[in-house]
Amino acid sequence: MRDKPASTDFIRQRILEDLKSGRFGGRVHTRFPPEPNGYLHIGHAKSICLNFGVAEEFGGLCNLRFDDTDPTKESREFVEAIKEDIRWLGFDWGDREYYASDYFEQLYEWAVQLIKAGKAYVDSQSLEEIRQNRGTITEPGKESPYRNRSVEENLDLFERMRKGEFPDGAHVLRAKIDMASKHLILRDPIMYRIRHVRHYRQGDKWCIYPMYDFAHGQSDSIERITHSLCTLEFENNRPLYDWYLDQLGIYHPQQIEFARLNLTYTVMSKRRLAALVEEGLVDGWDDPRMPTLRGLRRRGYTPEAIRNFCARIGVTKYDALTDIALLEHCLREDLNKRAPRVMAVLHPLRVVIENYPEGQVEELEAINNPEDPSAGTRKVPFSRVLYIEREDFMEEPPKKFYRLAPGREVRLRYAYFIRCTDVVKDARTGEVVELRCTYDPATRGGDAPDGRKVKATIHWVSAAHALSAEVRLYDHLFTIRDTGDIPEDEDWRNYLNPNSRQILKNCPVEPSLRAAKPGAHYQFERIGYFCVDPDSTAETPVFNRAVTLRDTWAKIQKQMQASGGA
RNA sequence: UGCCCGGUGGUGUAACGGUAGCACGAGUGACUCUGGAUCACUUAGUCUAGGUUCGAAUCCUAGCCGGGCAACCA
Repeated sequence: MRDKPASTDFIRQRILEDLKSGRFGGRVHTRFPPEPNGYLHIGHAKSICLNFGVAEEFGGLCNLRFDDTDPTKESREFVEAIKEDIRWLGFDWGDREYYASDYFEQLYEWAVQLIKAGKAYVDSQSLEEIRQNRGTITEPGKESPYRNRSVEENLDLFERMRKGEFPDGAHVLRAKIDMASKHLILRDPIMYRIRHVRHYRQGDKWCIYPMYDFAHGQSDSIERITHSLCTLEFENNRPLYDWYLDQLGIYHPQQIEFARLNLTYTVMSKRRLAALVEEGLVDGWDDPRMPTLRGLRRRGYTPEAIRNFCARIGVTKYDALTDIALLEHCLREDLNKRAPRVMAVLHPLRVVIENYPEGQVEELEAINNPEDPSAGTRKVPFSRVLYIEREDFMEEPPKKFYRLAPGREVRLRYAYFIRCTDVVKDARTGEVVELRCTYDPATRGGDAPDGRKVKATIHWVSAAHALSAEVRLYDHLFTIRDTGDIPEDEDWRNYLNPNSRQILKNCPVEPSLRAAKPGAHYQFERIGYFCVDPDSTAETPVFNRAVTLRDTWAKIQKQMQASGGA
């Protein structure tokens, strides 16, 4: 057992009760049932962790089943991508990989059974008529004029639908329930529609396809699922699933609904995610700004961080909006323990150590990960000309800034104390282009024998030895905290964050990064956690910023601004 | 307007008729060769009104607020 949930949620409590009462003979069998029409996102991860987690905790099993009942949208590519993402997250469905489309024949027989029982009929109204006659939220619907066709006629029509004798939309098979029901879902729901479309797995075998509602519950029944866990929006449909199962007289799983995941500053709907990709608003499904599993993976998220996040958010029926800061916290927590530290400069400022011998190079020892002694050490080259972070120097420092400033001494991490002696500016623009400094040879390694202290330690990269990298900085995809608050009549695209990605070129990074492999995680000291992007080449590594380090200085700056200070 | 579901600090979540707790965030301090990490402390909550009860976040009723449902999508 791993990723133990923080506490026992209402679903696990109910499973515990069923176990106690022996309701399912002591079995626990769940399933994760995606439709292969898109890529998985962090919201799916919640469901995956729940379904696989519950099975594992109770010594049960979890199936992977593709609910592929709409051939117009589904494809094999999505199936493969989904499997890859689930495996990456760390879950295994063994040989229990199922497809609703493999149940089509059984589903057809069940439909025939309902027709014979007078519980289903072929309706020949147009799409528009069906819609009209469904009634409204307050008024009952009208019964179809075809509702009382004989069993024989229905059987004949349905068989001919299957044979392909009718064009799309000519007929549908409907359950005969109650056109006046207060549950709209029970107003003679459609069971089958005609679609002369090739199915990615079944080929041209079928031209009628069952609706999700007529397939889902029975699929769970076939697989003898005990607890069908799904999201809240299917709560309305449960009476219908129950109706089918009961009319058919087959094994009846227990459906339990939970709230789907909503995250601040992003969107989770398949429709919007697809639009982002199709309209080129992002680079693709794996764009590091996307909440998709492949986007998060490329961004630098680890399966462990995501699973831990899913364990922490819990499972409830409350339609919550989870702060993305919690996700970020989970990543930092994971990477802090594991990511090797390196020095990289995002906005370089040239520093010349005037009293350091020209041409001399020293290899200084640096700790790879202070949180993990077994990570060992490495050598970092030091020489006369270095780059430091522009932000680490201020010509007129405010009181709480204690990095480099004219006349001030700081420590170069793992190297020497240096003092800024002069500031070189561009004659025209006045921009600081170079710092002249002196170093104290006695402080080699970073400690002063005389016990002298410095207030700050800054990172650096030797100019002559630096590797030039591309660094991609990411921020929230949207500017609005709750994208669900965007009014219907307004274009949600207006809330995209124009600064969600910033690309930095020619960033000096330490030479050890030459060996960096795509997917590897690093902490750029004092900056954040980064992940090597697949776009990297032998000459130019590319790094994605997964998440920043906590930045106390940034907070102080914000406070000073807010209080009108310097 | 009908039906279904839900409301606990800023956010997420516990407490199952008996001391409202945990985490994230925010704030303060300690420590520090990462203004990182770590540690300590602080902040702040039961939607409202009735009722049942010795006792209610929990049970009941009403109201208020939020979400879902009228695809031949899932």
